[in-house]
Amino acid sequence: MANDNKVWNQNDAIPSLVQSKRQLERYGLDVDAQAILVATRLLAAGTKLGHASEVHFARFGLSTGRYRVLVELEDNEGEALPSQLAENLGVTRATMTGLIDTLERDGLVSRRTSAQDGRQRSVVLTEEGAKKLQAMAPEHFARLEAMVGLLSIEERGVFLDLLGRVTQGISALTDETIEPDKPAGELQRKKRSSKE
Amino acid sequence: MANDNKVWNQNDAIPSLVQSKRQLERYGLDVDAQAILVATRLLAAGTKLGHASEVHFARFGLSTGRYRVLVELEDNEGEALPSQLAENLGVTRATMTGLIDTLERDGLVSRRTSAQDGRQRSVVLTEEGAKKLQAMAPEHFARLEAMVGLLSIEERGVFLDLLGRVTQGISALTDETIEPDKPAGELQRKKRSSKE
DNA sequence: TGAATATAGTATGGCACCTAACTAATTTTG
DNA sequence: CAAAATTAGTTAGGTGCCATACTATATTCA
Repeated sequence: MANDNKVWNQNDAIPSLVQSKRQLERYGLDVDAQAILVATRLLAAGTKLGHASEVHFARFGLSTGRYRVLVELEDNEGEALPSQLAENLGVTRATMTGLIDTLERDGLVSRRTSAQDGRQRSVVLTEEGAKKLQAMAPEHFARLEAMVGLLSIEERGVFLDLLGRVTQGISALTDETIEPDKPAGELQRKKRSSKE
Repeated sequence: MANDNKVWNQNDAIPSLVQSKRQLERYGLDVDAQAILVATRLLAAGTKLGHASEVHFARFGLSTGRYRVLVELEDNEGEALPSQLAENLGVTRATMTGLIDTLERDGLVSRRTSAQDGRQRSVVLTEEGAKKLQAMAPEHFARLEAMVGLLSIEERGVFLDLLGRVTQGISALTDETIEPDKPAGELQRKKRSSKE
């Protein structure tokens, strides 16, 4: 009987290094266990983040996606095309239709047919929508700030750097083929200098 | 050809410091823009991670949740109760029912009624389920390793530390009330209150 | 013992997001 | 020009996960 204390009654299961090692041994894989641990923790954090984000925005009657639409509109003088919004937010146009539907139903945006191109129906931030953003801003940003409150200023900078590279690495999960990454133990990772 | 799909190429989805500053100015808030930047990038990364994870596991005919169920079963000598699984994975029992339904339909697990307690229906990892894990392991772990491949060994350690604290901070989004600022002390209670 | 309560699992309905197929309007081209 | 191709947005249907409420089986206790 495995007596490893797997009795973490935390809300979410935080994967341990022991677990990673055991898995790798079980399958006889020569992969760095710490790398797997980092990746696994990252996935867990991502799940938790997504959920927390929805809970957060639900407090204001919004969802993560709908909030982002409002902000994008505000950053665009209050008007934009659905396809623009979809592009900028990284969702499909179909998803954008749904987001706009709900926002319109709630009176936060309105649709307006274009005179130039009859296919276009641009989206306009209503006054109520702008007020909503204004009203939620203090709490919203205070919570965001609190989220990283356990990091010092310097640590935030470091984290930003590391997170940036990890975010790039996420594509390793979605790429068609596995990157010609070196089998465990090799240090020849190429730093692709991404200009920023 | 329609390369219109696959829109999650992190194009404009990465928020910039300028954006954060502009937002804070717009609302006249005295909040550290870098903190907001870190938080916002984190949220974006979380969204991307969640999606990438689903894409990854879909390659093996699984979802993130269903994969975790299989692993949890394997870590438990191939058998566990739905409520255990739900607890350990941090999902509701209702969600677990759905996960098991699909896994059972695909022949990766089977349900078995308990003799001791008629309410319990324990879940058993089938041989096919074990084979599935075995078969996907090489690619799965290779991709996970590649995901953090842009970090050096030392950087992974640092990232793990920072990520841990940030993960704790996520609760700032979901907490009932806003807490001013949590002290950086990491006095977490490690007591096991497993006994109810 | 029998009613009240607790527990295990499930059904139902909801939201966010996706892909694929569709409608309507515009542009291209033969 | 009209037919074909492209484009903008929408509809339809599917997945993953959740919350709430329900059924069936123990357990408690008066």
